Amino acid sequence: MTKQQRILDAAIDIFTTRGFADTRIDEVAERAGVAKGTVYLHFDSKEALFQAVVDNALAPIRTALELMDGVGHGDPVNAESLHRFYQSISGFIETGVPGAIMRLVIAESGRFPAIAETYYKTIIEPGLGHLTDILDKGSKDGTFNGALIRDHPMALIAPVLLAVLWREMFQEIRPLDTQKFLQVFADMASQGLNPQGSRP
Amino acid sequence: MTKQQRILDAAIDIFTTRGFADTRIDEVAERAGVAKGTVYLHFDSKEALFQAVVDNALAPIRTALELMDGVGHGDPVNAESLHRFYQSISGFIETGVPGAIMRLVIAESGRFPAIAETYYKTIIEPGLGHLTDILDKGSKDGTFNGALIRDHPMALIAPVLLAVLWREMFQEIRPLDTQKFLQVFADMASQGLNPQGSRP
DNA sequence: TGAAAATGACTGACCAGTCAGTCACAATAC
DNA sequence: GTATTGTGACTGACTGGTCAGTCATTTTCA
Repeated sequence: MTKQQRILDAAIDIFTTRGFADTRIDEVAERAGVAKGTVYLHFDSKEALFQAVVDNALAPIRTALELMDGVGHGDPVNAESLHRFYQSISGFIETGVPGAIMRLVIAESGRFPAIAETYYKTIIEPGLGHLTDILDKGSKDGTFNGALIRDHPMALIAPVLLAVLWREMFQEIRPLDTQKFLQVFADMASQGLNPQGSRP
Repeated sequence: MTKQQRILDAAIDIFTTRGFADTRIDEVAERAGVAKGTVYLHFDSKEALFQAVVDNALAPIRTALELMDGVGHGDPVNAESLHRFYQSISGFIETGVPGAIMRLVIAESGRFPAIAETYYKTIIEPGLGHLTDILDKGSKDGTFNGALIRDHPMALIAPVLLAVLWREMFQEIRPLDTQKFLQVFADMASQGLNPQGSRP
């Protein structure tokens, strides 16, 4: 593993637990097993390191999303797709990986507007695209009543956001079974979007 | 207005924009129009000031929730209640008040676990209670198929969380009409919970 | 041997928290 | 009514410690 990667790995841990302002470059260097000066050979400044850390941390999430594009490719798209979407996400949430980085992005998005944008383009937009696909294809074969929600696919991302942040903040106070929660939500949503159930 | 309140008002602005670590007591004092030493006459430390600021900032949100308890009291509880719940929340979200404090709480909940707990007890728990009421009463008169979601009322909080954070982070990148979004969600949810629409 | 990489002591800016001193006003004395 | 004394809220210069970023020196390696 390159020194640069070791520095990034050390930095993500400390940035996510302490936040930007409270992270000391000395500590990053120590954890990475290099001297402080070495950090500055690879990154121009603390801010540059932070940007690199966020970009680096978003990579596995992007990969996970890309893999999901493959899931059910060519299969019929319907309520089952929605269930599968949440299913594959819930395992990932439980690793804790997306929670830490999401909290960091939320925390620092005021100081670094650029990372909010990166996060949107990397995670939110592809996620919305995936959901819109499910909704559109589901609508075509009459499974979904997509019109209601066509312009608000983020309604289906909302429970993911909640599950991630709940785990991060309230898990000790009131535990939430991520997988069960998302499945209950998927039930509610797919039934709510089902034209069978529409009212006058 | 007392000096203590002036200090709190100054501090909430600066804490929410800069976060805990980057907030300087000098700046809080200057904005409050007092000397730095005066801040320490009213608060033992920067941390104590921060705790007080969060408690103080949660007050109007708690008030808004308590007012909502009145809304529809005695009325039939059903899909309309859900719509009214989101309706009264969306106006509040658009003030920007809950967004700033929510971001601060998320950002600092790692360093100050106590504020995550305060937030849960003050905002989340009452909100869940309100929703559980709506669901329970709605179930009794057969309006809702509450069984599915009875143990996961946070499914109905999820869109609120998303709307608040979206406004805080992505409003410039992709605007979201909070009220419309919540109404669409309410449609989906109430229909999804309606026994009329249940499938085999 | 010489260039590139790595080091860590050092510097200067920054800031939480302190505390000796001020002063507007209240209480008391005459 | 006026002078004297007392009070404590308020001030802001100061201290001690911290930390991002630098750079002269050392180490590595081809």
